[in-house]
Amino acid sequence: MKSRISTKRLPPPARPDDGTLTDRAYRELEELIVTLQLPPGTVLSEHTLAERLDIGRTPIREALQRLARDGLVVIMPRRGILVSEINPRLQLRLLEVRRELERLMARLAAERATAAERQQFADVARGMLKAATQADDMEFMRLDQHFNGLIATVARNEFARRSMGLMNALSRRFWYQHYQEVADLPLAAKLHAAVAEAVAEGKPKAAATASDRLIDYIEDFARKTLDT
Amino acid sequence: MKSRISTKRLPPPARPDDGTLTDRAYRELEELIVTLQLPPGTVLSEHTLAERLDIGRTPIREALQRLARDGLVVIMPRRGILVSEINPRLQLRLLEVRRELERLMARLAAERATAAERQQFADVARGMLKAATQADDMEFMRLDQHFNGLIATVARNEFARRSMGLMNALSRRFWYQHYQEVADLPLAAKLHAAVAEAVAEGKPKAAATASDRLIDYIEDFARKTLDT
DNA sequence: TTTCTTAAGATTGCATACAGCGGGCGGCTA
DNA sequence: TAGCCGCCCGCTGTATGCAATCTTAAGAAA
Repeated sequence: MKSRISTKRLPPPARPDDGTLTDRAYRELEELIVTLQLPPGTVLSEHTLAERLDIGRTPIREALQRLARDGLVVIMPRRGILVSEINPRLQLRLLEVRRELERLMARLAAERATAAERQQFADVARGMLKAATQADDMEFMRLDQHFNGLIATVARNEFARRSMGLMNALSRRFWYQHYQEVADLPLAAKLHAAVAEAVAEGKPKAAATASDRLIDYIEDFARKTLDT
Repeated sequence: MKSRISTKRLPPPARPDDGTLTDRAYRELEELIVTLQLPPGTVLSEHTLAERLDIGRTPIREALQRLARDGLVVIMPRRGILVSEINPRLQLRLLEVRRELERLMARLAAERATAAERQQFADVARGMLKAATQADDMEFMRLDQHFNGLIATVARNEFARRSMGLMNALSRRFWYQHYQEVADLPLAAKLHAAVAEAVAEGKPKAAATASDRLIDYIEDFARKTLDT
């Protein structure tokens, strides 16, 4: 104790990032890929990315291995790194799994949420509907990500959370690419809100069926992109 | 072509391993942990493991990050690496997710299996029952692993496969630790065989309910270990 | 012109050096 | 003797060098 004036608490200031360089590289690359700033088909190299992000090859390499696990890139040994293609068929297979996991998580969340958490779900539901009436795409996507994190937390199952982690980035990228063409934002918001409300009210069965309706819609959405 | 005598094709010979050193390190460490040769609570260091497996730190490090994703080790930043504890509660939460994924995969496999694949399932079913009557633990575990790989392949869904990959090692380790005390091998074999048969006969609904019965048993198994 | 050979360039796989952080241990103080 | 302070050591996080391999393109041979 005594006089600890302006010492020791200096490191935090210059930190737009957080955690290790590997984490930072992972987050930045994921964002670049999901938002299509690095479009599917792009060929990368560890060296190039290291220069671009101004860090060494090691963190880049580790981040790329995680991205490969998430299906966002394909590592071609001694050839290079390829940003994976977006494939509606793949997306439909992904939804087969998401349907089961989301239903499970919705049910568990409805069973296990605390009062404070229920309130948060109620807030999300309201926010979603509001964003839809205002046609606010970005706010909707922000709330969607918040909702995903929330339900994964409240379901209190780290395995469901980790499994969803494998698919979230791919789902987001798909939505990001196609929502302008074929998405029905008000409907999407309504279906999301229905899940959130069922969780908020602690109704497991209702949450499960609402989740299925939501995935029905997303599957429809994916199928529509097959035609175009 | 022409005379390429004893050149160029020498590397393969000395290879009990396969693929990169990272893959080898991953497989060897996973085996050591799952078979409890590295018991829960063991503290490791990258340096120690590098010496033990006689490879550099880089592949070890990469393998450890994968093992951390699988939940087999916990990386404590700048402190060391801890072989994770075995926790029946955790196992029950894992089974919440496995139940959904296994049911899905059983259904999909029953729908999508080719004739040759159906035959393989029939073979597994027969092998399981035989192993049980002979009380052949090792053969049972071998067939179980084969069955898991088979169903993940035949379901033709890489996301289900990858999600299961996150849990398989933990499940195997749990079984490995406790099966001698509380397992009912004939029952386990019968329940496995029921799933395999339903897939072999192309009955999706039957496969799904058989899968649920199997997970019911495994959950029972996990719960029994809570008492001891 | 076509095809085979070979050489150069690029990229990852892997090893290793270095620095910072954190904990444990010994010594100092009361 | 008990408690606190500071040093030392081990560990990971990171950068970087080297080597093996794969692609590609140019040149030679048919």
